[in-house]
Amino acid sequence: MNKIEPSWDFYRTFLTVLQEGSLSAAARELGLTQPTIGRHIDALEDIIGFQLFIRSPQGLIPTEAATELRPHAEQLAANAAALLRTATGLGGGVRGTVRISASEVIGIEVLPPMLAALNDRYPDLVIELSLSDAVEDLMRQEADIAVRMVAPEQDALITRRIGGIPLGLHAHRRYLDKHGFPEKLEDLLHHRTIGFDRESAFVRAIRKRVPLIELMRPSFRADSNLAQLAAIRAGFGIGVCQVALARRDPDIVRLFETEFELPLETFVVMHENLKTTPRCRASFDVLVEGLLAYIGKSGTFGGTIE
Amino acid sequence: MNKIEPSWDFYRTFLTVLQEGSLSAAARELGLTQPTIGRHIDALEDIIGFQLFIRSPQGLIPTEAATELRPHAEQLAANAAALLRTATGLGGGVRGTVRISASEVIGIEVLPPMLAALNDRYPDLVIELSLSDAVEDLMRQEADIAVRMVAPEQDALITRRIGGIPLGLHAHRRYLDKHGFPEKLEDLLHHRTIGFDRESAFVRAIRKRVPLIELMRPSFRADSNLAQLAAIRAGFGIGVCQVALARRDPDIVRLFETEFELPLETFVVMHENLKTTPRCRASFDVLVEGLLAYIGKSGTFGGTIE
DNA sequence: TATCTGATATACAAAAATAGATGAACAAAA
DNA sequence: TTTTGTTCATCTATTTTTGTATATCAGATA
Repeated sequence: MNKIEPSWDFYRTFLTVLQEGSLSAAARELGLTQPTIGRHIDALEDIIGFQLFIRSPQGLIPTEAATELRPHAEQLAANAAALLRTATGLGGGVRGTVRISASEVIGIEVLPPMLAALNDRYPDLVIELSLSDAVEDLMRQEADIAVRMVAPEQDALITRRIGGIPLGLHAHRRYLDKHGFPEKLEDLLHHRTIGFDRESAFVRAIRKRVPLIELMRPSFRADSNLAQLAAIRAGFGIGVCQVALARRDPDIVRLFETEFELPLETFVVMHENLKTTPRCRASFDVLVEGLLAYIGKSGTFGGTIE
Repeated sequence: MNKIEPSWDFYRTFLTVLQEGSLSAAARELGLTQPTIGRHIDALEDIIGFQLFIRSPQGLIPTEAATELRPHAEQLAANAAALLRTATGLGGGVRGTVRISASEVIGIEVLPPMLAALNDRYPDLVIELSLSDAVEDLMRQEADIAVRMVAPEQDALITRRIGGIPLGLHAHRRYLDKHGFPEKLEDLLHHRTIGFDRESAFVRAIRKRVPLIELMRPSFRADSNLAQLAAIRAGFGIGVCQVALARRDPDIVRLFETEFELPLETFVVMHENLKTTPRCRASFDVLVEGLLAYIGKSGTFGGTIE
């Protein structure tokens, strides 16, 4: 009981310094001045009794102590942001800020029209989109709603299964004109293909389904599905992407339609506590509706681009 | 972007006002003055645009808005405390504060000698004991380690199964002398018994094992296992408690030893992130060791009281 | 080498937050 | 009814925090 609890604001400046790398940058970020930030860090170091940063003319280098405290500070920031989001939604009706997390491809290629419709229906709603695949987001309150490709296991989360988004092998017509049309799956070995950079759970799943992939040596590697999609569109080579997205461009050709189709399981997930929050509830419902239409035959948001 | 983010300290005073029920009490709690607390609340209300409390000469009554924000503020406080605990543990070796959550009976009757041994072994360790059955504690960082009677499901938690703590029917000799010794299980219906106040998962589990319980009309009802144990010790009647605890008092008699024995599954649980933290790791190990000894035949901490 | 741009540290003035004192309103007890 | 002990609100003096300006240092560039 000898040491007083630090101001919670110190945690915020501490985190900002970690993120920005210098007192000056953190000051700019927070709308304060460099001496103030410096004093905050000094005070925090005094209270916890450990040096948090090594000062240098190039900036501040975090010590081991700072690294250990960092996750806590991040958590704190996420919670403060979540509180503020809840505050914006007060007062009844669908209003305020809702933060949605989705993978890059979903967030950029699939969600926008749904989000536009969501905002049309609820003009007081502000939508934040966070492109990330981390499932932990929801537990850490870094997002209100997530579109995920794996079923979450925590039972504090309510999950709506959408179904499988079909993935297929595709190439741009320009590429095929130049390099020829693969007749058999084996021909892929002699084509320029687009694949993943690092091994991931998803990649292993594909491998199990299609052993041939194992043998392929992609000429273009990227972990970003979005980058892979862009490569297909640019006529770089043959790659895997969502059938519905490929169909939007008449010059993209689907290959081996019968031999290769992979369903990408999709879920909309929300923390149970937010179930009754209007802004989250409404967004959740619109996302489910929109995604169902997207994978279904008919669909308000489906298929071709206007 | 028009509204500035509130000072995180405002959240702390907000929560304290919620907890204490008045500006003055919150001021005393935080070591500030009542006008300051009032200004914090005013400022917070201005920023979020909603009234948080209805002021009255009896104190502050939280509005619906305040109630909605409360869980977030509590979460924030838990995280700030967790950060501070981590800070106390910095610097290598087993030191700092570890917060352990356990049920009342375990925390009061079983753990103390283990915690004493823990502190003997690591004198720089400060131990906080939180008596609670809420499993969520660990996810919310309200505790570092928990002793639980149900296996947690989240896979972010590392769980060590201890085994079943045997429960049995017991009564004090004083009671039996006065009211007679029940010969058959059915005789229990004509005895003063000690039971639960409300239905709970644990109660339902017992019911399933011993249907007779269904018929019993306890003369003493309490949800607190500790109160039930105290009632047994006081000779109030016949109740269920841990065999090992009953054995400590030679005047407490076990009834229907062969007919009634219920194992109470026990687990020591910790968040995965804390696995490598010395203060948590060491405490976890000592708890596991101690509880294993407690339920086992041999045991450093087991059986009788000195 | 001189200079420019980034960084942190320090001294002092300005601004803001806080404490302290007082008043009014209400409830409970004498 | 009066007294006592709460509460919150308001005003002012004081303390604390912050901002400004400046010095200093390290590295990149001409």
